[in-house]
Amino acid sequence: MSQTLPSGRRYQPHSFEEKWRKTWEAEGLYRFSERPELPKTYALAMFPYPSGNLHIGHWYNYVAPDTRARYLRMRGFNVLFPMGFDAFGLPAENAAIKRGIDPRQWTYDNIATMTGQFQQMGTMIDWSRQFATCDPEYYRWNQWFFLQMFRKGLAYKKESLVNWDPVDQTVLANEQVINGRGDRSGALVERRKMRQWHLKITDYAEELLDFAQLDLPERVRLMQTHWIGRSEGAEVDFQTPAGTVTVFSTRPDTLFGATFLVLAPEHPLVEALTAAGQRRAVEAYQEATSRLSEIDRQAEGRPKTGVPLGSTALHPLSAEALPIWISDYVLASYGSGAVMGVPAHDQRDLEFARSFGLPIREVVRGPAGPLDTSRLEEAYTGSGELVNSGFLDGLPGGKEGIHTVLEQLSAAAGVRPKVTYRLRDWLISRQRYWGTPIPVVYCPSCGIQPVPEEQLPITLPEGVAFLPSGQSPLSLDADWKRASCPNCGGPAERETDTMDTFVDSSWYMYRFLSPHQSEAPFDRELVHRWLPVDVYTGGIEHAILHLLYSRFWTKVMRDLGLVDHSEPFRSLRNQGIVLGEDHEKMSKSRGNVVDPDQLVAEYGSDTVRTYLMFMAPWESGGPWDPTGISGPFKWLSRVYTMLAGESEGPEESVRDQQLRQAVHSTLQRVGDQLEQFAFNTAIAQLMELTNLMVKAKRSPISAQVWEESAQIFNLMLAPFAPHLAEELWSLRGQAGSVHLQAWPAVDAAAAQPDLVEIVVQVAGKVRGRVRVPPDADEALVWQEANKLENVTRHLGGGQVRRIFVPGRLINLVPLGQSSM
RNA sequence: GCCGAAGUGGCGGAAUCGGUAGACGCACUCGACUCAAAAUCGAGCGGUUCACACCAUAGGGGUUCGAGUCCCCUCUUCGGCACCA
Repeated sequence: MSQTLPSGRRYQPHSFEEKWRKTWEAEGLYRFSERPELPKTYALAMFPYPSGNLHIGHWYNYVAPDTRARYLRMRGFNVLFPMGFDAFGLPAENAAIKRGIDPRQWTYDNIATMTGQFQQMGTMIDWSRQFATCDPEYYRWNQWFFLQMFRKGLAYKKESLVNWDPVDQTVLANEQVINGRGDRSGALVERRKMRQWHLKITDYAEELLDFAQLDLPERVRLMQTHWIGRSEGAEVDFQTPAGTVTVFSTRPDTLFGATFLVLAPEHPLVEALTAAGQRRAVEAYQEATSRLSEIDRQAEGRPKTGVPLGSTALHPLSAEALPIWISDYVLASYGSGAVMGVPAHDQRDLEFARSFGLPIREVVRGPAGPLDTSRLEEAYTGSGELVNSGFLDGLPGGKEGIHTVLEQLSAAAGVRPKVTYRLRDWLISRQRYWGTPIPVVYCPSCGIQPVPEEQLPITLPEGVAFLPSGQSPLSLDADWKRASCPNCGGPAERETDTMDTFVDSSWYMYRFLSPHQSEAPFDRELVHRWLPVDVYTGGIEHAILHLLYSRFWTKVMRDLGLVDHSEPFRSLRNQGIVLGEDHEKMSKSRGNVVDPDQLVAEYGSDTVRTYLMFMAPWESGGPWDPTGISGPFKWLSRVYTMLAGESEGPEESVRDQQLRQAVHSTLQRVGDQLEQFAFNTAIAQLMELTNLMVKAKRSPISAQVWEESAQIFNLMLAPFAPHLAEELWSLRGQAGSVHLQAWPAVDAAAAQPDLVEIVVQVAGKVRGRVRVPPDADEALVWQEANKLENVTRHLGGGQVRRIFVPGRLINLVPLGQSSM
């Protein structure tokens, strides 16, 4: 490093960063206190899982919101910017299985390490509010919420086909299965029939589609909308020997085109509808289906398979007898688990019909004329006139005409409008140890009994056995399992499943207001004042999972009378991901991981902070460039010398007015850009101003203007490089902390340049520039433009059409010249 | 397959409303300082060209006085969904 500057004037972050962090801590600079006289803002960044070490992605996620929170604080807001740990989950348990470490110990050790690393970041997080979701004082409220939901029928146990992850040895929610694989383990999930606890998120499906109170990035909104998957259509009843089979269809207009019914292999009426001669085939098919993994079942271009049951259903309008089949393309968990087969107008039904030689009947006549049903390859799903449809003939068929047709149909028996959602109820049971015990006991005589609230929390037992078999340690702990029935007092057994960890994160934002509250999950008065979160930041990977669940949770809390709003957040911003040097996702196996501790040791915290915000737009992220970090380091070094050192070098020609103009327009822009999360361009603006100020310092600038510039620069630097800004503030002899100062006010008049450059175009091509006052009118610009030889030459005399954009350009288009 | 986003120098990226394409930074080149190097400071840096000028924002068309920005088609990359009736 440089030896040419005396050490007192060289930027040596290690000589002061630690010192300032200790001072801030000692003075409680970031201790949150409610200031009712100020406007409030709640800035929340998704809390991390305590995996062991803080990685560069954590820095990326937290440094930018911290910078923005610091800015808002200087702008006079009462800012809450808390942090905690999402501390339940499998890695702790896996460490226990592999290395015999207590999950509790492992987790709290990691939290201690990571909070230590967090300190280095120099954030304004108030650590006195920190909590972990594995604290019994926290998860007891998960149990409490569960009991409230149980009471309202929103938490219930049902048997259904669930996703079983054979590696993590637990069931998973639908949202945790990506392309048929467990989101954590990557293992192919299996279908298993199990009795499991669910939360009734489907009760809120319609309301969750309403985003009026929530400013989400468009793609997140779309993802949630698709996930909820609202479909309008109708339910149609078909009478069978075993009772009514109800089907759901989005195209009830094609009812007369139905030539068969298909049930899911798991449909409850299958057994009753199976003819004796078909029993073997049907059971074999059910057996084969149950063995298929999700991936196999969904494989692309898989030929349609199925088995007829040997019985028929009565078409409600035509009274025809339709054969009933089962096939795995019909899902038990959607709609009613049964469909009417309309092969002419549904591609799947067509493929099925052609596989088994079932009749195909056209009922929608498209513009292309009648369908050749004998060799139809593609079902016609467009609109047209209904044909072969009895009393519906002549009505408009297709999605658009559906309401007209439904009106006619609803008079008929067994047809009624129906809205169906793709969203399934949230399966929260997990066959694991390190989570919230579900507060329920099983009594041989009274059945399922909720644990009385006064017995909460049901804490996790210690010193249990962790077996690699994946069996839940809770089910192996006979002592823990033993309980008495709250109803009859007789012996009973505890539920040994624990809750999905997404329960923990569904309401943690409420807990930060009163993290140590022991009477209730949160202080309702404080929550009333501080929620919803104003700006929530986090990764796109939670677009559906966590965000949908926490929206649901808030609506439930509202209906329980706990809160008076319907959304936990007002707005959401997604940060991007820092990729490795090789443009790939960072991973230990790829060896492209960047270690923030090492970077801090080399460059100091402020440089790491600044580079992360400068390297790319925060919301897009990008590859790590190991040489790029020298840019921000050099910049901060220049800033240091500029504000703390003596000026040197030749005189330049920066004038007072020019400097003030640059300072105040930068001030305006940096503020605007921080509000828009444009951290990279905000820093670019500051770098640009630095370049000018370094020159100005060697110019005959008045001491007063220089002082004003230095002061404003120092304040603007504070949110980005908090340590350096504080050091400079102190070196410059200013009192107090720079972080307690107000953001400087823009002098709008000074920010206005005295002359602006106007581009002179001839026929759309730039031929010159003129410098005029910003408010110059067309006549003046035209007059100035005519003085430019290059312009007049290209104009060549004659009539000219002028297009004038004030402050920007003048385009001179010679008339009479054919531009064609 | 369906839905969505994005393609700008060697690299990361700038560019309010349709108005100077390439801000800021990295890398690179030259110069100053140095015995030398590093650091620092100064200058240059899309392509063709001596220059005038021309070409250039994935490719092709269009609208416009003017298009990275708007419209249509194509290609590529990334993300989501994936037999949801």
